Amino acid sequence: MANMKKIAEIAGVSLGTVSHVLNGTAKVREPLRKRVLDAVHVTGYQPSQLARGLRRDKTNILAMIIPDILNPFFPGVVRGAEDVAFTKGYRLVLCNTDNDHSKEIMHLNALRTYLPSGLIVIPSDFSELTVQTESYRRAGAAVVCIDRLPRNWDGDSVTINNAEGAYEAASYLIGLGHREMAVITGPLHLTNSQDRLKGFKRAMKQSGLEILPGYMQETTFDRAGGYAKTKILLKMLPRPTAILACNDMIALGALMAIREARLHCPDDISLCGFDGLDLTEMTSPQLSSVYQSPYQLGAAAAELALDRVEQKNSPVRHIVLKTELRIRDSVAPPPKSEKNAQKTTAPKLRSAAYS
Amino acid sequence: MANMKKIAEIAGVSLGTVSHVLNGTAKVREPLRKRVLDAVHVTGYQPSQLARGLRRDKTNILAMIIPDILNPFFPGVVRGAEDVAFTKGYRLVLCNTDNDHSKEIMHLNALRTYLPSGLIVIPSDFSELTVQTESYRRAGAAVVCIDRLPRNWDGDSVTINNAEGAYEAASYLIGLGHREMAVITGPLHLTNSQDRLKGFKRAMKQSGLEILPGYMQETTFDRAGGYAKTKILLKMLPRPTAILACNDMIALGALMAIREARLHCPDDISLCGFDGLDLTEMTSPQLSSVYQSPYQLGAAAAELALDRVEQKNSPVRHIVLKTELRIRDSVAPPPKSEKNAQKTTAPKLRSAAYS
DNA sequence: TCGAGAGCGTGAAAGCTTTCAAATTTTGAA
DNA sequence: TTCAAAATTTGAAAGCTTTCACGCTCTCGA
Repeated sequence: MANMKKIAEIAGVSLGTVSHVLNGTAKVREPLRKRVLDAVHVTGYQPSQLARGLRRDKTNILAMIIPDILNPFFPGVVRGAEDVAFTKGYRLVLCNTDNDHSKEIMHLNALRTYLPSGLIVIPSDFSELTVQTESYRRAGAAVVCIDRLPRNWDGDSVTINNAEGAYEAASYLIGLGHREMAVITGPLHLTNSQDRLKGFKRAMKQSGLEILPGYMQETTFDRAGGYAKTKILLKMLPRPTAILACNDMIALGALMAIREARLHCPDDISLCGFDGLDLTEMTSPQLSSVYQSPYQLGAAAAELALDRVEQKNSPVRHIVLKTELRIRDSVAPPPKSEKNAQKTTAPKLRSAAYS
Repeated sequence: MANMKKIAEIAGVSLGTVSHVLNGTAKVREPLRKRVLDAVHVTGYQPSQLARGLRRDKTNILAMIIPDILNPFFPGVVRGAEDVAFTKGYRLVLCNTDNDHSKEIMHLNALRTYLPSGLIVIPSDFSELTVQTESYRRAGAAVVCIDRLPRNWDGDSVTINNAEGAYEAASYLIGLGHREMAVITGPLHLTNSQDRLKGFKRAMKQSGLEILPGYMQETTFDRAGGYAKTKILLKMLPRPTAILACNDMIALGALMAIREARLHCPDDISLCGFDGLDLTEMTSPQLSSVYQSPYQLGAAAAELALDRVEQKNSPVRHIVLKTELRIRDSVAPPPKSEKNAQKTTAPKLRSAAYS
C-alpha cells in the first residue's frame, strides 16, 4: 500500500502539500493539486486512518453502546446511527452491555484508546455514565445519551416523549370506557419507565380514576416479565379490563398469559403495548401500541454527535421525539357485563392493510 | 492521558522495557516488572490502540459486513460475533450493505485503512468478494465468509446445512401425506437459496413426486415476496396442499396471503418456514420452521477469524452448522377431500410451551 | 526597477508504540 | 576473583500523517 511519501515523490511535491490537497487545509495551485490527485488515483492511495487518528487525536469512529442487539427495539437504533455515520465517513463500533453496568465500564475503557469522535450510549441499569464519560468529554469526544438518561445527565441527549405517549394510550383506553385499568411498567429505575408510568397516572387522574391496589406491576422489559405479571393481574378481583404494557415485549408476554387463561383479547381484556415493533403486526390479535421510531432515535443521535464534533461549543441539545398511538385489534370497549360498561365515542383507527 | 514514555520515566526504565512488560514479548526481572506495573496502575495508563496498530500493521478490530441489521436474522449473528470478539479483546465494527454490491465495495474500501485483524462478511447480492478481499488477505487480515458464499470462494467459511434442512422439512411434509407441494425460494443467485431448493427437490424425487409447473416460485427474502408468490400459488389448480417457504419472512408473507384468501393454515394448507426466528412463535398458527442458530453462526465466524489471526497458515476451514426441524402448528396432513389423502404415520412434534 | 506583502510550498517535528541490534548486567564455572 | 556466556535492558528507528514556522516566488504599487 502506498503512503503519503510515495505520493509526494510521484507528484514531485512535499509531504505537506499532499496533506493539504487531501484535506483542503490550505490552498494549493491547480497544477500541483492535479499532480497530487493523479498520483493518488494511479496508486489507489488511501490515507492510514491510524496515523491520521494518532496525529489528530481523533478517529472517524463512532462508538455505540447498547444493551442488546437481540432485543428487537435496538437494531433500528443501530441502523439509524450507522446510516448517518456512513454518510459522513464514519464507521460504527457496536458494543452490547446486557444492561450490565460493569460491562458498560469495560466497553468504555476499551473504546477510549481508539479515540472515537463520538460516543452514543443507551445507559445500562444503574449506569454512572455522567461520571464514566468524563474522560471522553475531556478528550474532546462528543457523548450523546439516548432512550433513557442516567443520573445527573447534563450532556446532549435524544429521547422520546414517553409520558405523552403513555398518556395518550391510557386516555384512549379510558375513552373506550375502561375503568379498571392496569399498567405493567418496566424497571422503575429507568427514566423511560418512570415517564411512561407518569403519563399513565396523569391520564387516570385527569379522568378521576384511581389505580386499584396491585394494578400497577413493575417488571423487566421482556416477555417473561409481562407473562408473569399478567398472570397475577388476571387473578385479581375485579379483573382489569385493560392493560397498558410499557413495552411490546411485556405486551407479548401478557398476550400469552391472556391466551393461556382462556380469555380473549380484546373482548375480555384490552391490551396496549409500547414501542410499536414490527412484530406487533404479526400477533393475533394485532397489537395496539405507542409507536416510536428507533431508526430516528439512532439517526438523530448520530447527527447530534457528529454535529458536535464540528461545533464543539454549541449549546447542549435535548432532542425529544414524538410517539404515535397505533390502534389495532387488541383494544375494544370493556365487556358489557362490567358494571361500568358504557358506550364509547372514541374513534376506532385501523392500521393500513398489508400489501 | 499518560503515554509509555511517562510510564518509563516513573518506573525508571526504558520504553522498550515497558513494552515488553505490557506485551510479554521478553522476560523482565521481577523488580522492574513490578515498577512498571505499579506505574501503569497509578497513572491508569492504557496503550494507544492507534499507535499500536500503526506499528504492528494490525488493530484489534473485527469488521463485520452484513446486509441489514433490521432483518431479524442478523442481530443474532452480530451478537454471536461481538461476544466472541469482546472476550478476546477485539471491538466489532458493523457495516450494512442493504445487499447492494456497490455499498459492499465502499465499506471494504473504507475499512481497509483501519487495518482490522479480521473481516466477517455476509456477501451482498452478486458479490465479488473473492476478488474484493484480495488486498485484505495480502495485508494479513483473516477474511471469513458466512451464511452464503460468493463465486469461487476458497477461504474460510461458516454456513449451515441448507440442503439437509430443506430436505428434512420437505420429507416431513411428504410423510404427512402431502403430494402437491410448492416451494417459494429466495433469490437463486444466492448459494443458500440454491441449496435449500436442492434439498427440497431431493426429497420430492426420493418419494417419486414431481414439482408441478409453477409450483416453484423464486422471490426476495421478505414478507412482500412471500405474500405475492403465495397469492399466485393459491390460484393454481390443483392448489398446493403444502408450501415450503425458504425463509421465515417469506413464510410470514405467505401466512398473510393465506389468511387473506380466507383459507386456514394448517387445515387447508400447510406451511413451513426456514430460519426459526423468534417471531415464528408469535404468529397464529405458530409457524413450523427449519431452525438455525444465527448466534452460533456469528460466534463460529469470529472464532474462526481470530484463530486465523494467530495461526496464519493453518488449512482453510469450512464449518457447516446443523439445522433442526421445529414442527409447530402450521403443518398438518392434507385436507381429507384431496384425492391423495392418506393416513399419516409421521410423528407430530410439539415445541415446548412458553413459560 | 525595487520592495513589501500576499500566496504557496516545504521540511521537520510530533503523536505513541513495537522491535531489533547493541549495550549492559548477571550468572556460573574455573 | 575473573571471564565467558547467558540473560536483561536499552535506545533508536520505523510506521504514517498533520501541522506549523519559515522561506520562496509572484504580484502590484510606487
